Amino acid sequence: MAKRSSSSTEVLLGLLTIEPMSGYDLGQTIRASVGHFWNESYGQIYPNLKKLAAGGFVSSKTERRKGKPDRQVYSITAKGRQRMANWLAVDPQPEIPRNELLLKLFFGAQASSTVLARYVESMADRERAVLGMLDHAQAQIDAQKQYPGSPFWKMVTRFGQLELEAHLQWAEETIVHLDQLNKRTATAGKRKIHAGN
Amino acid sequence: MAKRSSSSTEVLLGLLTIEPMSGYDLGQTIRASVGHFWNESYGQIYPNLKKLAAGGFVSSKTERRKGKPDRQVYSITAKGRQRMANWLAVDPQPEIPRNELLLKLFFGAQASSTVLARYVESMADRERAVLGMLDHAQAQIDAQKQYPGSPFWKMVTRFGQLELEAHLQWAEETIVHLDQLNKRTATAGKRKIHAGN
DNA sequence: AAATGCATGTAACGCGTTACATGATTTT
DNA sequence: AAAATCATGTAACGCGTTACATGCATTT
Repeated sequence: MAKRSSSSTEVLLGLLTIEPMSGYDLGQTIRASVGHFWNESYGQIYPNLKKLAAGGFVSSKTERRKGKPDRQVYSITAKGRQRMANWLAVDPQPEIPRNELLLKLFFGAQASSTVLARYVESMADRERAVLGMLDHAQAQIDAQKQYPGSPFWKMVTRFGQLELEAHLQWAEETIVHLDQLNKRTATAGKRKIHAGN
Repeated sequence: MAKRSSSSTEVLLGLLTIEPMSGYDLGQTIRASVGHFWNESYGQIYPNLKKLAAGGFVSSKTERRKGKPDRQVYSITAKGRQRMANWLAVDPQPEIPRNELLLKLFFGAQASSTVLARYVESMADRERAVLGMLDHAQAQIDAQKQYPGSPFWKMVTRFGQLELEAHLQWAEETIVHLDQLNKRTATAGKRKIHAGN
């Protein structure tokens, strides 16, 4: 069976190169940093951390804190860094797309244009929010003094910005088209009623 | 447990509204029509067709042809069309992104810029090819006389065009940045060697 | 003679989400 | 008093891919 290699463990290793963290922290950090192009659920994070620890790629120590619950803090090991380097040297596999909005639009002749326009609008709303966060992130990277990762972080946020701007432009156009279709079928309906009576 | 609803059956139903087809045909048609935003493997298509038939959403008849192997040809039923309409009336769920290229770039400080540039190049090559197919598809939709689905097909291909153009623009920029980083670390390396000797 | 395409399927496997469980603390 | 957040996990489930199996026809 082919390597599926799904990078769910490597995102953990990668973030641990920046700073030792707990599973919970990793979840939060993923959302905040790579969230716009990668996500990971806790049902994935905790078991994978255990596997990484069992393989010697990370080490863990229990941190006790008065009042607050204990946390398991993980650090990457030399072996873990090596694994990270190996992973980085392998060609990334292209993602297989699955866009349900586009699928429904493709079959849009069987649906209400008004409803479809709503779908496009709410997608645009969602993406506008993400774009705002990316702009903010971009500004922050520029403001804070250079980390070794800074140029790369800029590249990935730039990707998001360009992609989302393209989506938003498309959404604008598409809503206009859908409205026009709606008007046309509405007047066609009226005409039919007139002809029928 | 929440509805996962993954639309794998609906894409089959949807294409069968256009024309009765076999499982094999559906696989080919998916690749050719919605392939740039939706994919489906045969290991998914055949079992799902059986389920749809068992539920009365499609009917099947065996087609015997001299020389060639038999084919099961599926047609959508009234019940199937109703199911399609219901599905279209439900909000599409936003896709969760998983872009491995961006993930590797994000951790690019630990990798070779030359290698990363190669990754970006090959992604651009792949997407340029898809863009070419989309341009061709767009032209075909314009050329052939209006189907009820035509305006919607144009919307989804337009989405792909805008998105891919954004990606390609980003790829150009990014390769330049990566080359600059590469030069800088190369000269920094030289300087070190000079200083050391 | 070998490889590719047509055509239909099944089995195994793993990835990933969702739901559930627990319990303490902080905020509303 | 209730809700949300911190914090860590496990179990169940289903989705989807990959690999395998079969066999005939056509192409190289």
